[in-house]
Amino acid sequence: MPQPAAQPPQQSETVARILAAAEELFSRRGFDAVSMNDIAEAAGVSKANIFHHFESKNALYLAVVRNACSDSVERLQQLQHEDGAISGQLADFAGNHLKNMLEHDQVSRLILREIVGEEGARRAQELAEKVFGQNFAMLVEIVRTGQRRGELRADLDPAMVATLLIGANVFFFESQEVLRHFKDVDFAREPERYSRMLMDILLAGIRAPKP
Amino acid sequence: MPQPAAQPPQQSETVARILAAAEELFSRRGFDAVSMNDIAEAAGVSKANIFHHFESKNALYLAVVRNACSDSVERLQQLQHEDGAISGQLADFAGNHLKNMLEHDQVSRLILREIVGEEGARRAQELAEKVFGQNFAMLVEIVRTGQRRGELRADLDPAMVATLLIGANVFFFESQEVLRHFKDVDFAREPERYSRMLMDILLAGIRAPKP
DNA sequence: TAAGATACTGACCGACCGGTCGGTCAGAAA
DNA sequence: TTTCTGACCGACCGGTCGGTCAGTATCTTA
Repeated sequence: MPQPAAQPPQQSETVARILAAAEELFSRRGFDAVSMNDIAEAAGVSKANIFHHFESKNALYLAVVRNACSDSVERLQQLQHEDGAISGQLADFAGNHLKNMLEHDQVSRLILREIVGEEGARRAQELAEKVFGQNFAMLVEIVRTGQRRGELRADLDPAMVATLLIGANVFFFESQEVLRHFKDVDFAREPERYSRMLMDILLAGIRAPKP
Repeated sequence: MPQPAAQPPQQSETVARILAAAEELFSRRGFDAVSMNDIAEAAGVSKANIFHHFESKNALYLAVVRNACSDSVERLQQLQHEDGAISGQLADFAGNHLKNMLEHDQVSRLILREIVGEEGARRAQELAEKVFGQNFAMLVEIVRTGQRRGELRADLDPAMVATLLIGANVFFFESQEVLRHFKDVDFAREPERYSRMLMDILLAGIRAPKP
């Protein structure tokens, strides 16, 4: 029986159901607002059974985040290619980063919650920071390459450019619903347009001036 | 007895102490993670006394947010002036917006939590959205003026520019601690420098090209 | 088929939650 | 002095929380 050979060993169907239910609930309502009873009911198992498979509520949460993280980076890494103008690569990265967030919004919310979230809640921060950090480092590298090639302004801090780009995406993702209420904003439901406008401004700001 | 005549009527010292304690705890740990007992202890009153002054935990939270909101917009409105180049006005706004957030980080976190926060938690959203929206509208107006004056590119959506600027600030504010861990980032503790670099890129991206 | 591991359950625990209750007490009004 | 009021308190309510446990069903293996 040939398996994709991904996850650590394997997952019983029950465990998978628990993880799925927990992921859904945690990312929609947060850690505190979800009880083990909720998860048990949603997964169709007894609460005690969850404690049979996971040491504690914290451990379950950690497993959920770990599960979610594993996919996240891969998706973006696949999209990397060395050829083509840097501006195109940046636009690709930005567009896909935002698209990924929106498509997997539950997972994104979950990871974001860890990174941005409460002060006292250091549950899976390290884990989430790693994912986040990998994306960030990848982006910084693209910018550096662009600077070496003379396509981008050399006087900029590449980490600043990366922060700006990722920040713009994250902010859009997390305040989508609020932006919708603002009369001046008409792009809140059009992420592709947002991405295009973002890159329009950003590229104009970081492109090396013509000699 | 001449009073500053600000706040609704006035506040007994006890109520003020409760509000202060609640604000501190709510903004540091969030709504769910704070119990009325915590607040009572921090304020040095009995829990029952809190319920004497506030109808419910929700009502207390609402009062805290209302209290926090009232100052927030004023601070930025005072900084507006009609004269001077738009680029300077934008830089001022951005710099002060970030500085305000950082200086009043508890209040900021509280309001941000309402705007960005959990899905099920619509406690004081309207209230917070109003504050947020006012800042946003103010900024859009500045950008529009710049476009009319020909200082800024006319082909840009002013709301997009505002989103980018506020988003950059919000993202910096909320991920400060994470950014600190990234080896490529050396500006996480220097908001002024961040603001300068931000405006450097942004202005280059939105300034009207010379004729 | 017997034995033993593993998956799973319902009943249950102490802690703590938001909120209420009966009552005390200082001071203003009469 | 008496009456009334509102701030304030300790004790307590029903309910939910994360977590435990004794026991049953199911599967594996010899």
